[in-house]
Amino acid sequence: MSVKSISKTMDTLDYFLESDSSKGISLKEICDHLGFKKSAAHHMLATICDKGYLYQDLKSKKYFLGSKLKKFGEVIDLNANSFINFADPFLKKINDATGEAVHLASFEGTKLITLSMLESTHPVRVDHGFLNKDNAFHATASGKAMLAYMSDASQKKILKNKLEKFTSFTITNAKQLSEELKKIKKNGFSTDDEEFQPGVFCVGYPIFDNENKPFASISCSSPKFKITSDKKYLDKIKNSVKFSALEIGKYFKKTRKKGDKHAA
Amino acid sequence: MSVKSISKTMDTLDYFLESDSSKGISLKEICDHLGFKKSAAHHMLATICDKGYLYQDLKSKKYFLGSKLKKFGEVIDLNANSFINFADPFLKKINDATGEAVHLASFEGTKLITLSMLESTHPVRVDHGFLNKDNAFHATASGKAMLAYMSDASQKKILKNKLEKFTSFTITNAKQLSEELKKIKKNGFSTDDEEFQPGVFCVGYPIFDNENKPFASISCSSPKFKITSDKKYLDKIKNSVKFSALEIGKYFKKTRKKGDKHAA
DNA sequence: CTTATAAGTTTAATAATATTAAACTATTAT
DNA sequence: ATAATAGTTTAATATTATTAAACTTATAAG
Repeated sequence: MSVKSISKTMDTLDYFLESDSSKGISLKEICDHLGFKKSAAHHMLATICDKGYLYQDLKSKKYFLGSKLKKFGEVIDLNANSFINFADPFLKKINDATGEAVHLASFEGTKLITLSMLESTHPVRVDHGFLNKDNAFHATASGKAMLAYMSDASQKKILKNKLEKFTSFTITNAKQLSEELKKIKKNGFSTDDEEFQPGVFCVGYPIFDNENKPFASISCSSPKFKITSDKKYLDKIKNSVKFSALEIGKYFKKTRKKGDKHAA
Repeated sequence: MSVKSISKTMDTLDYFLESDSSKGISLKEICDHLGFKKSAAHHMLATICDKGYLYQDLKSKKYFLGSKLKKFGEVIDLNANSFINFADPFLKKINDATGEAVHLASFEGTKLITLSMLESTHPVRVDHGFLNKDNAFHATASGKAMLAYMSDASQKKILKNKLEKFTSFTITNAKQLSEELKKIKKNGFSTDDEEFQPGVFCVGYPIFDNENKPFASISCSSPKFKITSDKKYLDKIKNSVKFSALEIGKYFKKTRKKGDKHAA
């Protein structure tokens, strides 16, 4: 079961994140964009404001993000940020070498999330921005790289929903996916051959924690035609991504004690 | 009206902020601390996780703060943080001169909020930590300093609730408060003579924005007995706080264009 | 290895709540 | 001064969240 008023509340907060909320957002705008009745939305917003997550300007009546939300960022940084900061120069290395988009991914529960990314520097760019979603593991190089090395129990939980078909190349068959994951463990890296976005080919490498469990991955995305037309290009990407993945993994093992929780 | 499930959701998120959530928090702990039934809490948490604000570790089943929450901090920083960063050295100046606790306050809607604070360096310390609450304006030096210079309309909105009595000295009479605010405008600063916490005396100065509206304030809190026993001590504090308040105000006028929203 | 205990999950009935439309107020524009 | 628009409040009721109980899973004890 899902609690509707909570769901609507978080859609509202998400809207403050997506749009420019620096000048405030009106009740009407929230209703228009999210399809709420103004009366219900007003009750909802009053509750959110009461808790300090938003506030309403006394004069303009517009809503703003409350400073309380800033505290979450501080706590999360405390928990996990050093890893992202360390990883960034290694992502940059791949980006410099290839010019292609580079993503640092991890997972939270069953969701594949993007922790950090660098955009392509080429005129013909491919990009999938920041991800925070269920049901993308099977269709992305980042996701498959982690999935392949996970325990069966974890794999099962992540894959319990129907495998969504993003493109005609997305693997939606459980057996076929299982074969693919075996192949990944053999090769040490994963690929995404237009399985998530048409025309986009990705290479992914897992990053292991101090218990040798995969907890993050790096991927590099390039236009498919480049891979097809120049066989050496793929090798270049693979080497670059592999190197960085290994380096980040080394750092991780050095800095974390066994059993440390590494929330992303 | 207030929406109960939203309220409970935010109490839950608050709990992740207050307690050490770096090792995760179990469903049971959440229920025990907040008085929820496990079944209802489970439905709630499932919804929150679905939206990416929390996530549940696949193995331990414990809940963690989702990285999505970090993004709010980034957006809020973008909007307003430069002001806090600029103000901090001026708070430090007061703290160095007096050794007493110093607070930078502002308001969000009708809530008095603490943006930044420095603790007392004396063995006998007074402190009220971070505030984020309605109904504290009339009882604090920070609150009264801003309240005194606000428009009547804004004053009225903030004071529409019954004036809460925090100590025997708290002003809870509207007429009396109105007189007090007049006095503050005459003197240019506010005081809190054990009106919020017994034994604590505070001095507050307002900070004005580019439209000469009060939007923040600084206060310095010291044990009452020090003020009583040494008349010069109060002057020292007043001078120090006044200086910093004026300096921060100057910076604000320089850096903001007319009409800029200065969300705290 | 078996049993017991505790924590988490799911279900479906129903008690409680959020939603709604409509009336009202306040603000802004004409 | 009037109209129009946005925001707020209310109270009836349809919808939804809550509940207890059954169930599953994981962990601890015997």
